[in-house]
Amino acid sequence: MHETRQAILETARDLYAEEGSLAISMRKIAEQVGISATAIYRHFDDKEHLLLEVCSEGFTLFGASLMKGLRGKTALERLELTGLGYRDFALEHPQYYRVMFMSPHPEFALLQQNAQEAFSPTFQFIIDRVSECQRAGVIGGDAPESVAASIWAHIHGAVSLWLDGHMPTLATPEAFSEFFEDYSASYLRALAPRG
Amino acid sequence: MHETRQAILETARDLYAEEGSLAISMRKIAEQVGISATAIYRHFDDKEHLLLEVCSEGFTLFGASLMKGLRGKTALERLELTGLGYRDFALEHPQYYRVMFMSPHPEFALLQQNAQEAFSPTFQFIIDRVSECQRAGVIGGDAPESVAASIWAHIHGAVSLWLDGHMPTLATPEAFSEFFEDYSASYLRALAPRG
DNA sequence: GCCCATTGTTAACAACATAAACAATGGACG
DNA sequence: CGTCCATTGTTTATGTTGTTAACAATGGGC
Repeated sequence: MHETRQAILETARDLYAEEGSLAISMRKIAEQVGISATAIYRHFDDKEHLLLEVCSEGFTLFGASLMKGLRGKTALERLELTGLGYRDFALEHPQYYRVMFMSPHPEFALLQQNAQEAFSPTFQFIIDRVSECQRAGVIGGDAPESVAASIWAHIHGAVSLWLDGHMPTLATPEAFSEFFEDYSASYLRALAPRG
Repeated sequence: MHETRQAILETARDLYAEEGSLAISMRKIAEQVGISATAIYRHFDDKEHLLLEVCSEGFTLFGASLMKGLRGKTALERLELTGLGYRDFALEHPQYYRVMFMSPHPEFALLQQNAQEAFSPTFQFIIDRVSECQRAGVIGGDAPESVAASIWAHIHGAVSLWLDGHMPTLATPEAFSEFFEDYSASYLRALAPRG
């Protein structure tokens, strides 16, 4: 019953992953699924709502990647691992990362709004990691929301610049990963309580 | 002679500034200029090359904004002011900032490549500010390129997240600006030489 | 056995980038 | 002055896009 719906979603996801959002046209999806382009509209309101559902899977993967941080033994380790989980998600699913956090132009207003809402629980997760570190005394005492926002900006900045090819000296994922780890470590040191 | 060419560029820039890249269609530009859509192709290879020229103006403005940093009296002050210049450019010309550093998807391959090339001198400018601080002993001794990349990632992260509306608690430009200053100051402190 | 929602179809529309063929125009050079 | 030709427009056409409208099959509920 919902199997064509599922097929549409999977095809859209694959096309997205392979060639970016440009490749996603209703006609291409339909052709690959084996139905007419207009049939898609029996299952989704429009293209934006289709992409929206494609993204929701991305948020699931993203959440799971961050959760890997909980394997750490100390509060600081858990925060560090959460950051690495973030990086891993971006490197393993760059297309998802793009729609979720680098969606440009207001043409995707709905996607952007959805990204905000879907992110808020994961942002809370980061705040929790920060609070935990503060209680353990390994991070200074600014408002945890503020610290979490800085950390996020820090990570997102590195990841998105790299994904957009703005770090030509760090071409390979390995080179970038190493840079990312040094960079995060030094930032965490910076957040340590003063004195 | 080149006046229609200039008119096209200006109209494209205005449309871009007003409504984002979605609003830029060859037909709309042409209509506003008062020529037919295909006439634009007498002056520009295609849409991408047109946008490319629109962007080059953005890079000029960007460079000028960073240069304001040189007004600082100490090395550290110049680095700080350069960061604020970066922020100001992003806040004052969010559309330019988007095409230049948040251009997504490989559909704008040419733009992206151009952005890399156009940025390299300004990146050198940031490296110079860092080296200067290192010589003055106010920043630690890692490779200046590395430190500059971190700083850039740091700034770009905050700016791009805010522009994409991912910081709903800092809705107004003023609120964000304040956050940005605290955030940069604490990061600069973090880069201070250890011991 | 009829009714009607579901799911598909084809045809059509408006907007898009862009190519091709053709017209005016204005300066360079004989 | 007259011819040539590059420049800069035009209209027309092609193929793509998202999306709507009108219509057909099909299968379960009363």
